[in-house]
Amino acid sequence: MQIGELASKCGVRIDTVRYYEKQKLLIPSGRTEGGYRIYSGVALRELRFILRAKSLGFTLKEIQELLTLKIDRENQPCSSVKELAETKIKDIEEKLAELGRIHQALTGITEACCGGEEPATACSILDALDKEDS
Amino acid sequence: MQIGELASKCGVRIDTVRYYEKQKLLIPSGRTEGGYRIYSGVALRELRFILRAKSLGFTLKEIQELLTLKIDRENQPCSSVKELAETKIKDIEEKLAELGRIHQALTGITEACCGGEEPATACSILDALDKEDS
DNA sequence: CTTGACCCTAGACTTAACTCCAGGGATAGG
DNA sequence: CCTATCCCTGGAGTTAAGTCTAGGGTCAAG
Ligand SMILES: [Zn+2]
Ligand SMILES: [Zn+2]
Ligand SMILES: [Zn+2]
Ligand SMILES: [Zn+2]
Repeated sequence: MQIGELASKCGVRIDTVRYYEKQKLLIPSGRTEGGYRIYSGVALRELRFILRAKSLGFTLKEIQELLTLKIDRENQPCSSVKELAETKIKDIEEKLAELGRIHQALTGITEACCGGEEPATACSILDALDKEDS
Repeated sequence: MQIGELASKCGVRIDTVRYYEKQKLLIPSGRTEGGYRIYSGVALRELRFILRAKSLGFTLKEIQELLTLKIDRENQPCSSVKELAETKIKDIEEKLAELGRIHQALTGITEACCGGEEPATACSILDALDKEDS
């Protein structure tokens, strides 16, 4: 399989595949005489692994660690894998908490705004952003 | 007030203040003979406005729009302000939903992992990322 | 007058994850 | 042989919001 087929099977661009290679995430099984990259079914599986991990919020750097563990599964403990996952979960929970805080604050000041066509001289949103305290 | 005082009063770096100026968010009231920027209390207030808007998730570009509305409050309708806020709220809600989805998926596959010291040959996390379907 | 703290500019660098480009080579079909 | 479609490399550009650097000027105190 050439790079174009691999990419289209996974719904990514060719450049992305080459980029993953540069990041040492996905090495082609070989090259043709002319220098074309060739990929096996293993590579296809690995690319899907990468994309699934990405969709769960892992960065490419973290995916590298996951792949390292996966390749050597027999000698790596579950605890290492779980640690990566739990760290990521904590990241996500922090982001959720922060976003929730922002959401609450913003809906609070927005609900108080009439949203009408009269001048915004007493707009609750502008007032909240411009207030003296904080 | 010079730039250093303004910056430290707001807890930002001098470079940040100059960056905001380059983005047309915060123009100094004037310059000394030697070329030093001078800021008034109005600028201080405006910088705080910018920082508050930022803490609510607005980008600098959006803050520019907010400032434009604020400067001309008398002639701008509440509806314009509220629209900006509501768009931002929708953004945040989308991010919350996406993060929630990820969180759920990730906690699901993570809970099933024993996290022990035995080899990860049957680790639920690696399996979930490597599964055939999806 | 010298020192130290402050300030100036233009422009390069940072992060993450691509994306695009120029300028070419490979390969298959007709 | 010609053409279309694929592929190659190295390097530059993208986004957001700064951050840093080099090389210099300003200002107040002592
Ligand atoms: Zn109103
Ligand atoms: Zn309003
Ligand atoms: Zn286990
Ligand atoms: Zn496990």
